[in-house]
Amino acid sequence: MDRRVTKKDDETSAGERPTLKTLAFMTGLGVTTVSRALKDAPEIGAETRRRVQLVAKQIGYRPNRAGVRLRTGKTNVISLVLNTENELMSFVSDIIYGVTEVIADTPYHLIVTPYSRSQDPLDPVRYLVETGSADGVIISRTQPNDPRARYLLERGIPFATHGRTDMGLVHPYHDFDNYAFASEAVRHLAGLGRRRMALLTPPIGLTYHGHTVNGFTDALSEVGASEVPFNTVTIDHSIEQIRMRTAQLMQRKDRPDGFVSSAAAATLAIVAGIEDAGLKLGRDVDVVSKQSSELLHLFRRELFVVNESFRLAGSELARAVLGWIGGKEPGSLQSLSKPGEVLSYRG
Amino acid sequence: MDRRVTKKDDETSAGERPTLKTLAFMTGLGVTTVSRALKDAPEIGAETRRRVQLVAKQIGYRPNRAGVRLRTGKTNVISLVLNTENELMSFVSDIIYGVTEVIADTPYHLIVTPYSRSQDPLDPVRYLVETGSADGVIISRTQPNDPRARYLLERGIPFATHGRTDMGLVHPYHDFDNYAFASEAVRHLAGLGRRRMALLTPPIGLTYHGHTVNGFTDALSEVGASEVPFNTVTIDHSIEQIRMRTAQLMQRKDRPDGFVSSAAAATLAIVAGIEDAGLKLGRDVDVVSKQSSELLHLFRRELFVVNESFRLAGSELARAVLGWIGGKEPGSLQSLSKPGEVLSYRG
DNA sequence: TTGGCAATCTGTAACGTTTCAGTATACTAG
DNA sequence: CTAGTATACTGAAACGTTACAGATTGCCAA
Repeated sequence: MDRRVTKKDDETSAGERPTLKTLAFMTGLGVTTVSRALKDAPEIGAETRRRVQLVAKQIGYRPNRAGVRLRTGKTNVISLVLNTENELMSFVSDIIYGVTEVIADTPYHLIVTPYSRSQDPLDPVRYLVETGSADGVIISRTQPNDPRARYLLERGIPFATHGRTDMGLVHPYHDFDNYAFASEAVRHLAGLGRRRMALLTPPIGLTYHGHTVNGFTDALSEVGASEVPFNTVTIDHSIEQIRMRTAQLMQRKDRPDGFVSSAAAATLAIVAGIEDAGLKLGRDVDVVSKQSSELLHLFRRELFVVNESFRLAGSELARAVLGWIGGKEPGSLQSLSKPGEVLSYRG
Repeated sequence: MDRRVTKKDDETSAGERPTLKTLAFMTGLGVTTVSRALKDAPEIGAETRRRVQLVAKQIGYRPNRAGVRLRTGKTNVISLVLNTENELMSFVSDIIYGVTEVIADTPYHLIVTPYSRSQDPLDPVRYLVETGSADGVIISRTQPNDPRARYLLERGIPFATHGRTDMGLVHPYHDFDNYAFASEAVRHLAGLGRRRMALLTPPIGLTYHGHTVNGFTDALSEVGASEVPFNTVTIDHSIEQIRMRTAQLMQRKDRPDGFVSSAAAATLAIVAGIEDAGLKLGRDVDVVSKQSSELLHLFRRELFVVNESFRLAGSELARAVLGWIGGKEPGSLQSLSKPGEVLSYRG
């Protein structure tokens, strides 16, 4: 007689990780019953349900992710898709914290899926979908006509974008109101008597580039100030390039007397460029900048800042994706964060 | 006759994701043979092997992670364990990029496992191990006697630490030579004629706190300079606290004329504090700081900086963990990164 | 010819879960 | 007293993979 020892007949008791079989053995029930009892299925007796759940809690049962995933296709994974070259440093760290904060008491794990400049941004998303690696996706650097959003929408994969699209398609997003930021900034500069303003824009092609530019130009005409073109460079460019371009710009006689900057690191470069040109911040020129960590006021107290919280963005994006996965209407999972006041630290 | 349609008898051909069964059907081989052929098992004929691999490539076969994981326990996941409150911003972003760079052409995914100040740092690690969620773990904020390292070592889970331990146990690590940094910094300040130096240390309890302090004090006695105690605050403290303490310190008559700072953000605060006290950087006091992004020179060109690359750390840590998983000796997977020169931007 | 063995290939079971199609029991309606 | 039905539970199959224990074939030595 063949008497190989299989797992079937032996200890359901050892120091191994408990499974449904363990629970079934301990409660004297079938595996099926245990499974259903744990998820509050209706056809399980109230007492049985409680008993199973109690035992499960006692022995610290945790469903095996691979088992669930294999059987159901549910991965319990959210993927954050990031560009490894162009994301802002603070963005990455804060958005991750924001996301993890929200998924902390869910079964979800966060995986980071990177792509580099050379790659098609669609690549990582395609990979995720083709390999079924995530239940939901968060993408950044959103474009008005975003192939990734379109692709995910076509496949029915829940996702949320940091930034809006403009394709007539509805999907969850979180965005900062950069139109409001730019126009507030311009109004603030105008209030200081500045009349000739330059804008350091977000990367061309991203949706919020347009928002920012529109807010800027609309407010310019509202306050009757004029624009000094500064479009050879964006916040994606290197510190050194921005610095150099700023210095060049400030050496011209028709130089701006006000700057609006879309990112903190870029603002350091702008200020350096201004000073390279022998001019003084607060006297010859004023700068309003967005920042995500409250550090710029230490750099030069003459700077004006508007705060944007990427941690909030991360939380909102996670909430949105989870909401969609959970069956909510995509259209109800959109949020826009309004900028606070323009803050000053002088004096 | 029972003629339910099961998956067994039908299409292995549809638009679904290909599995081993698909490949088996296409090649006319058994599932087992296909499985072995794909992993270059020895008992598969050379031609068969090539044929299977060709077909697999053609139809874009990718092993189902859940299947592999369920069967073998291998998750193909590396987890980065992060403190959501105290990590440096640049650290998080750069280390993630460093890690992803290395695992990009492996089957590994990176998951971020967070924990907060209130929690026991062991919690997330315990979770990972108990749920078998990762093949390897990367931990930061390493302590001389690190319970996490001990725990992982006991369970035989491959890991690497950012920073060394001091428990007489051998495990992979990557570290920056903070002893060298601090002592070089002191020597540099001494070279500028500074005689009374203060050190803004890393968080107390972390291994590199000790390295930094030792490098600092050893070099002090080497150059015959003296220490001005500045230990009410560390780089973990808030910007405002560091600034306030620095200002207080600089108002005393026995104030330091040189600072060594272990982090860039903290350096901003130190400089602010110095200036709050009405003193001038480069004249009354000099500061040498570590930084991980090259931004400090824009802040004040009088600053002296030493660069530490967290991206490199991430890559090295990933390489170390993968190496251990791959069977290399833990002791051979340790690396120490030497600081470059103290850089100056004045002039 | 026969036995042995190397070279290739294959079926089955198992990992832990959920779903499908039941089964057993007790209760209700007629 | 029977048939129908609601309640509570259960075994088997399947998800995709790998490991184990064969099975088949051909070749060579004796």
